[in-house]
Amino acid sequence: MRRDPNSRTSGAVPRYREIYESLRQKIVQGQWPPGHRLPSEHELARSFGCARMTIGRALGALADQRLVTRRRRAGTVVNTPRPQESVLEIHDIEAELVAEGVAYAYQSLGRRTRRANAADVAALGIPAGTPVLALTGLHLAAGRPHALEERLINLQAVPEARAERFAGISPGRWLLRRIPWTEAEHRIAALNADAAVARYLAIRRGTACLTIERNTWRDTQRITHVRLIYPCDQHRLVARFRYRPI
Amino acid sequence: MRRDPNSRTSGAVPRYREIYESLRQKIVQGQWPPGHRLPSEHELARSFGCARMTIGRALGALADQRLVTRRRRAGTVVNTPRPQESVLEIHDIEAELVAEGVAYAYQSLGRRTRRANAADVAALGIPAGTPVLALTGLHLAAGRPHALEERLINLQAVPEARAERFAGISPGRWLLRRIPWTEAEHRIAALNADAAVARYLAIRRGTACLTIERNTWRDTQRITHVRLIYPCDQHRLVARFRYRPI
DNA sequence: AAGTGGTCTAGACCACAAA
DNA sequence: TTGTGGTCTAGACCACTTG
Repeated sequence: MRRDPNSRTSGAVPRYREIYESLRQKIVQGQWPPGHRLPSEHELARSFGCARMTIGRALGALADQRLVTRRRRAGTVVNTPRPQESVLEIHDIEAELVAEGVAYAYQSLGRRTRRANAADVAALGIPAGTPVLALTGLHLAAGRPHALEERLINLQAVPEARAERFAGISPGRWLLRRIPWTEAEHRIAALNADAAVARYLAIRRGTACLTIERNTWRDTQRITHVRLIYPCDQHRLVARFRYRPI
Repeated sequence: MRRDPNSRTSGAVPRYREIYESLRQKIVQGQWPPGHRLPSEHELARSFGCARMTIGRALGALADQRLVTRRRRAGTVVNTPRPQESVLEIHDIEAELVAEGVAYAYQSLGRRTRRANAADVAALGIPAGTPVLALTGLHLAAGRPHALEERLINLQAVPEARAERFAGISPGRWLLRRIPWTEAEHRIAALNADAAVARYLAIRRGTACLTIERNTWRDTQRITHVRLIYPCDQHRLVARFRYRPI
C-alpha cells in the first residue's frame, strides 16, 4: 500500500483532508443521518486504500467539529445537529478603529486608588481590601465619543499600574502589552443611558446602549474588570460560526 | 526507542499531551518569550525520547491554540499574545429556558408567504422574487414575554416549511431538527423598543433591548434570517474565551 | 542547498465499553 | 469476550522557504 507520489500534484490537499471532506459530505447532505454508525477505521482504511492512521486523522477532524462522536467499541456515530456556537472576536477598541481608518484618542475622566469595596469585590472577584485602581475614560473616534469605559485593575496582580498615568494610551492597550492573559469572559447586555452616561457619550438620556463587560485572568489570578458602554447606533458585534481549522 | 508499556499507568494522560503541557508551560510562563524559536521536531524527539510524530502532534496542538506559528524551514516560533477571541454559544431559546427549569411556549403572531421584497433581499441575501415565508412570534417564559422573533425562511431551500403551521413548536427548533446548517453569523446590537415591540414584550416604550440577528447557511445556500429582541433586564450573553480542546 | 515541518505507512499494544 | 478507537513507533518522501 505504498503511496504513489504522483497521485498528488504539488500543493494538492492532503489525503486525510480529502477523506475528511468525503465523509463530511455524506453527513451534511443527509446520506448518513444522525445516529448512523460509520464504518470502522480498519474498514475505511481498506476502502480508501490508506493507512489506518490517515483515517484516524480524518475522523478526528470530524469529531473536533462535533459532526461525529467517537467511542471505543461503540464506533463513530453521526451527531444530531450541534448547538449554535460562534466565535466572537472582541478587539482592542483602538485597533478596531484604526483598522477602519478612524482617528482614535483616549481621554481619562477619573483615576482613583482604593482598597476594594463591596462593588469592587463583586465585579473583580477579589478579597475585600485588596488594593485596586479604578479608572474611568472615554474612547473617542474622530473626535467624538465612541465608548465609555469603567475599569478596575487588581493592583496586587499588576503593581506597576499604580504609577502609570495612562496619558495617551488606553488602559486596555497598556495592559494588553504587559500582561499575557490566559482567560477572558465577556458579558453582553443592553441598558438605557442614565444621565451621567448620556452626558459623557453626548447622547439623549434613555438611549439604548450595548454594554460589554470583560473579566480577565492570568491563570487563576484576576487581572482586570472592564465595562464598555457603546451607544446603540455606533456599535454592533459580529460573531461567526466557523469550523475549527483542521 | 520502543515504548515502555509500564511508563504509563492506566488512564494516564497520553505522551503527546504531557509534551504539549511541558512546552506550553515554557511559553505562558515567559521562559520562551514571543519570537523565540523552539527546537526542531527532530531535536525535541531526541530530548523527549519519542518518535517525531508524537512531537508533531504536541506542536500541532500549540499551533491550533495560536501559541506558536509553524513554517517549514523557518521552524516553530512563539506568537505574540493573541487577539481577544471568545466562544459565544447561542442556544435555541427553548433549550435555554428548559435548562433553567422555566416553562416555555411559542406563540405565533403572524405568518405570510410572499416573493422576496427589497427588505427580504437585504436581510436574507437572496434574489428578489424568491419565495419566502415571513414569521413573527413570541417566546414565552413562565407565561410572560421573553423574546420577540421576526424570521424569514427561504422557501427555495426549505420547501416543506410552506405547509408547516408551527403550532406548538418554534420555527427555530423546527428548522434545527430538519436542516443541518453548516454556517451561521450573529450580529448583536442594542435598540430602544418602539411602540409595537413594547406592546408585544409588555415593556415600556424606549426600554433598551438586546437584539440578536442570525443568518444561517447550508453550504452556500441561505436558509433563514432571524431577529430576536430581548428586553434588557431579561437577557445577557456570555462568551468565554477558551482553549480549543486538544 | 539544506533544514524545517507536513504527511504518510505498516505495523503494534492497549484501554475501554458493548455484547 | 471482542471489536473499537487511542496512541505510539521508526522509518520515509516531499514541499516549502530561508540563507
